[in-house]
Amino acid sequence: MTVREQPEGRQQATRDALIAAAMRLFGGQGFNGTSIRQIAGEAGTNSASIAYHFGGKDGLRVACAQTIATRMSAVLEPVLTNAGPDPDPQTAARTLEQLAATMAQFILVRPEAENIAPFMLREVAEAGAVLEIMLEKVIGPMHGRVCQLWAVATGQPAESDESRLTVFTMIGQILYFRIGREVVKCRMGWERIGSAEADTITATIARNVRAIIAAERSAQ
Amino acid sequence: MTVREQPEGRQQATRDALIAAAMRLFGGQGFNGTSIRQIAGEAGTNSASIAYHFGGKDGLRVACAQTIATRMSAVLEPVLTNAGPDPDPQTAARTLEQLAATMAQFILVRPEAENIAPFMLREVAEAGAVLEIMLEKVIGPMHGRVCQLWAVATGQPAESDESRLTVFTMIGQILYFRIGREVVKCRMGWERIGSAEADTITATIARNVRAIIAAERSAQ
DNA sequence: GTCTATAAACAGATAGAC
DNA sequence: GTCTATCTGTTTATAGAC
Repeated sequence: MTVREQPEGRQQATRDALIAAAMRLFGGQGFNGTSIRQIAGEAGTNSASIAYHFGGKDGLRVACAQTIATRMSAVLEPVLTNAGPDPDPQTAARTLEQLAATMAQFILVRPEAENIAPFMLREVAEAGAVLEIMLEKVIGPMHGRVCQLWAVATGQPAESDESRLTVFTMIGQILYFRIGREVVKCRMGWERIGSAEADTITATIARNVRAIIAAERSAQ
Repeated sequence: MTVREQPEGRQQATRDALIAAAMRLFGGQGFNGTSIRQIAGEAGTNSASIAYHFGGKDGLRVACAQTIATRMSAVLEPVLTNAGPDPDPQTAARTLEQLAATMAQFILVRPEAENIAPFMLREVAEAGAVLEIMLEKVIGPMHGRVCQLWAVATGQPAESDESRLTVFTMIGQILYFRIGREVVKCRMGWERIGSAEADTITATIARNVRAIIAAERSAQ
């Protein structure tokens, strides 16, 4: 004898289903390559509900970005806080390696990243509303804190252009294996990039990070 | 009293104009985000000419890929042949640095790369007909030869998984500055990535390449 | 809130004039 | 070869029933 089944639970469930379906489809086919009918169909609702819940297709895009921003922070934050507030050079170096490994494993094998990674990469490549959200909520704060770690690990001055750029090269090394996944699979003769392949990649990146830190340190 | 103005020159000129416009628009807005009317408009012709010359929108996409494949080979080939047929470790290492610098400069500052870079990145990210063209004509042969250089420079066995993966990390370091250009500009406080900024980036990448090679060498 | 039905604009492809 | 005009299907957004 319940008056209503799920007074506001249903509303939230529809919203969540739409965001999940949109993230999957935007990631796989791009924003312009995906119709709101397709999204609504996969979410088990009607196309008009997108306008109702998010104001339109663009609103749904922004909602996807905010969801992703929250999830990415949740993955990376713990690794950063692990390092403690004022780490010594060795701890900083080890944290950087861990961070690279966590990021690589997340992007390459975690099933939830299967569609959010391409969505992110598409959106970050072009300057739009989503980029601003990502810069403010995830990329900006993360990059800043990683740079601090980098400076401690190498003994460079904090906030130097050099350490900032080097941190970007570290990120680039990781992301390429997702962006160029098809190329990598082809050239490596891999059927897929699973856990074993991701471990091999992670080891290579960790070795590079160690080499770059060691070279910077000895240059001081 | 010429019978025809430019018997086959006009036809070729229309084709070229369509490819140039398509590359610019596909790069900027994506394939699905660009209409054939828009392409034809920018090329100074009509929308029907795309079906006539390329069989349809997809044919134009493939034609763009082939044009880009030729241009990229033209940029990278000279650097590779400079190294000679059987280089010593030092020459190989120097060639790798040059190659990275050439690639970075091309991607970051050459105006012709302004639109072909995003086009390439979009297409390489998804497995389609364009990826196959790129793999066969550019990426495959290039990556193979760079891996050989890498093996010589580090003293590793040629065609090892390790050297192949490390070469990918080198490429990733370069590409990120194009993919994440907006992020880089924001975090570095740069108005744009011009010649001076590209030089700073190139120097950072070259330093990393040297560090990784040195570490691999001493590990032997 | 959720849905159906529809409006208004736009897509790519093509027929036929010149 | 180049163009205009049009065909057919699809897009997003929205009005209105329930």
